[in-house]
Amino acid sequence: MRNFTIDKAKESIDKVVTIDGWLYNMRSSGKILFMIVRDGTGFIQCIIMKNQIGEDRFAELKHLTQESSLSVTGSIREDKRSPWGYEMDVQNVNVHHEIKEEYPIQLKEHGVGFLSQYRHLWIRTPSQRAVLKIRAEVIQGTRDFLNENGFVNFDSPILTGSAPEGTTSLFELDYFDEKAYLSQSGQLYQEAGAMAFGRVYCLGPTFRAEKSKTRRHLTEFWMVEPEMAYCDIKESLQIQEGMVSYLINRILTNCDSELKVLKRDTSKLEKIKAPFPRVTYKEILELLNKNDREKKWGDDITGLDETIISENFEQPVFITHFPSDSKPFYMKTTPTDSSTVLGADLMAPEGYGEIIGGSQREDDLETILSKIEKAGLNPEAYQWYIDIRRFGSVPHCGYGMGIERFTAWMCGTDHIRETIPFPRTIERIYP
RNA sequence: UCCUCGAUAGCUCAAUGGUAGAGCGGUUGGCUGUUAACCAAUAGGUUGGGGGUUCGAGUCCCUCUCGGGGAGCCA
Repeated sequence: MRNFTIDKAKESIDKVVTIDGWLYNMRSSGKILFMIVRDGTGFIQCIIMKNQIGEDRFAELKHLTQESSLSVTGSIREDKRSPWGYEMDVQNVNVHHEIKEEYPIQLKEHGVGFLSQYRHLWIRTPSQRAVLKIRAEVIQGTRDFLNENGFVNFDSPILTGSAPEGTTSLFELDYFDEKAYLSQSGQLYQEAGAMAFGRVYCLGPTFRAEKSKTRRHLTEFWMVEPEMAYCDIKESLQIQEGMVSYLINRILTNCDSELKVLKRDTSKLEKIKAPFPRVTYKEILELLNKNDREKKWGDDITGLDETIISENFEQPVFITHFPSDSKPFYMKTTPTDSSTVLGADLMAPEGYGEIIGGSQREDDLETILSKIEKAGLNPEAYQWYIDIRRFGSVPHCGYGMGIERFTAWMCGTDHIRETIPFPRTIERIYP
């Protein structure tokens, strides 16, 4: 049982406490040992004097290696020489597990392939601890914001029988001699939930079998998907920018030490203030073509385009009014322009790209039927979804935000694989 | 699936076609305030697999495997 943790050092000055942790690094100087101990909540330097602990014990402890587990008892004091501000004068050390072999991960640069192979140990390092702590804050902050704004947690199933976008990007599995798929979005179920509760959200894993090999893609990632009844696209964008602003403020407030570990330039995050600019797809094409991208109507916005866009705005940007043909069947056609839909993507600055995709949903029965048919989908599999338009249909909106992409933006990491404990990519499912 | 780069000690990397090396980590010792400590000694190699060219291949060629980056793809 742990009675003390390093994050409580400030309240424990001059008290004798026991740290249950692991040895992060050690230096020796003949008659003095400097042990840096971590316990998950923080790091602290422990000072062992030879004349205090005895010559034999000193000689034994000198041979401890990185990541040995131990309990260290001593008194806490403030010390400006320590990067963490506090030190412990050690009275006693109890070693639980002395490592008999070389610890694979050193306190130096490693290649990403090597670190990924040792992800189960990599997560012990300060940088990975900071990223994953921020991820946890993003998730908790998301839940708090939504709960405070009248949303009810309403989880979508992960095993599904139908394929909203065709089967190419789905993981298929055997479900008692029937075909089933891992969910690639909880949205359609959220639409049903919104008609029951008004405002709902789900937050959970999403699976995409695409063979994407980029810094912005995982095959398993987490997404929050809020859905709101009696809501138009204008109000939806206000909620989205409200949520993003809330989360940034919360990370800056609660994760100050983690951002420091990551050397994140927080001035760029402090600048983010809603409302965010709204720019139509057509205007984005014009901007890109001014930068020699030779885009024509209907072209996708790719990774390089996202970089150009983020160079032109310090704030996140909503891109609105996408061409109908490039977007899924459930998005509502713009009433004044049948060539576009009421969908909006939010592009984060600093090259982090799309972090939110959302839309007003098609709420007219006849229109949704024709869109399902046009998309080549089987209406029978979507009967329950069509029912939402048959029984008390209302204007409604929703959006999905990628937890890892948002976390990567907050942390300033260049690849989202570090923002989830055990990333799943096309070439890696171990560990 | 395509393009591109790569694979040498546990890790990070050197080595003009001519005797395989360094730093870190490990081990042993030294040092009373170290900050990825420092100093000294020491162990550690089928140069990813297979084939070829050559008097001679880590180095050149072919092929396979694995990995990085990117494209396509991606509510």
